[in-house]
Amino acid sequence: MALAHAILVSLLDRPQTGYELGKRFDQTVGFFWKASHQQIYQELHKMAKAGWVQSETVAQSDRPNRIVYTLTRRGREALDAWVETPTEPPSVKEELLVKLFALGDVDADTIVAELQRRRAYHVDRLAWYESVMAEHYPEPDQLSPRRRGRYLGLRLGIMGEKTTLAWCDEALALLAGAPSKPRGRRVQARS
Amino acid sequence: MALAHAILVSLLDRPQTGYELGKRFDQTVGFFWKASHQQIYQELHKMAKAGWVQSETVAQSDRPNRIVYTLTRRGREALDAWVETPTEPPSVKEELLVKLFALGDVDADTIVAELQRRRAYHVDRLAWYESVMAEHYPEPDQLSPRRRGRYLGLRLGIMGEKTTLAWCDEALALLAGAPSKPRGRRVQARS
DNA sequence: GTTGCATATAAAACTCTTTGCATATAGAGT
DNA sequence: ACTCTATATGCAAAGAGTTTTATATGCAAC
Repeated sequence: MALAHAILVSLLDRPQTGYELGKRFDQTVGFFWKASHQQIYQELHKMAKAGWVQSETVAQSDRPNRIVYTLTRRGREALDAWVETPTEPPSVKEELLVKLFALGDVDADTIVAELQRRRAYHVDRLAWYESVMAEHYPEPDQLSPRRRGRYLGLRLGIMGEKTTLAWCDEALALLAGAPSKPRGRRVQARS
Repeated sequence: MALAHAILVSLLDRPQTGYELGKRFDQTVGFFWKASHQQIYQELHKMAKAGWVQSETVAQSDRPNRIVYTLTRRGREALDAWVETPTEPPSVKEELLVKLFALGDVDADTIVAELQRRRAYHVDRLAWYESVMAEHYPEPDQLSPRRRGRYLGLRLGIMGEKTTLAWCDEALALLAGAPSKPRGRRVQARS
């Protein structure tokens, strides 16, 4: 009930093939909703069956035919209806923090290494978001409504990455020099 | 392959019943890994079958028997092994941002209302995290390793909520006074 | 009386990930 | 030359994970 909607949103811009959607997802809506190609193909079939999109095959000789999907009126209505339904805050799944939670009982060095990897990841993301911002939103005043929404998405991305980065540094600082092997209270593990 | 590990982590502290795990999840590990009671019961069965936990039934007359789960050596090993495996960054699912992405084609008022609701939610979360912080971590220096991990989790929670809150304000400010009905370029919807 | 808490189970429905299959071209590496 | 890899394009099915919904019992509180 949600990947479908992300696809609808992407199709607002223009008709696209599953492949294009997949590519484009990685750079636009996909900032906020990850999906693999397979997932998208699957979902498109369902959406076609539901009448939300209409497909048109474009023959190609050199490679598999393209199947271009277009938003239908029904799809458009489904999108509007979805926008009206309340959005739940995303449910959290932060594996790294679960590991951190086990600190004291598990090896700290590993976790520190993870934190470093994670930090690097966020540095990348941040750089990526900032380059998009510089390229596409150099003057964030007077944006059209359409561009306003996307700008705000990017803003959250940038703000979030900066925060997470700051947190990584704090965490690494706090864990530096800490005893690396778990010590103290042992677990009572039964055989 | 991950809720199970969150449960293992919780069981490190002490043996617990499914019910207790569910309650406790909401306040501890559950900050970073949401799970319902049903999910936990289910998972406990699997974990018992895999030998990661051992169950012991405590008879009760007034209400259903309690089934207390204890971490086994095998479970402990599984936990250690999991800590060693690299953690992927969480995959993003931010429905609200997908909606924002559609701004310009869909009704803006609805989205503004959502943003306000979301803002209130984050105010709550922040207050909750800060009260836990004040109560349990008034002096964040010289924490034991165990408490260090949990402190850091809380820190991220607080920092994240503050950031999101700031973003909500920014977004609301930007969208205030904007035209509320979609206008401009219409979608080419086919019948 | 109804609601809430304590405690557990089960099945359906849905979503997501993984794996594997197909096919053709272009480019890089050895 | 030969092989490997990447890109472009799609399909299908199995498994893993999650959410939703329903069922069951007894007490306490409102």
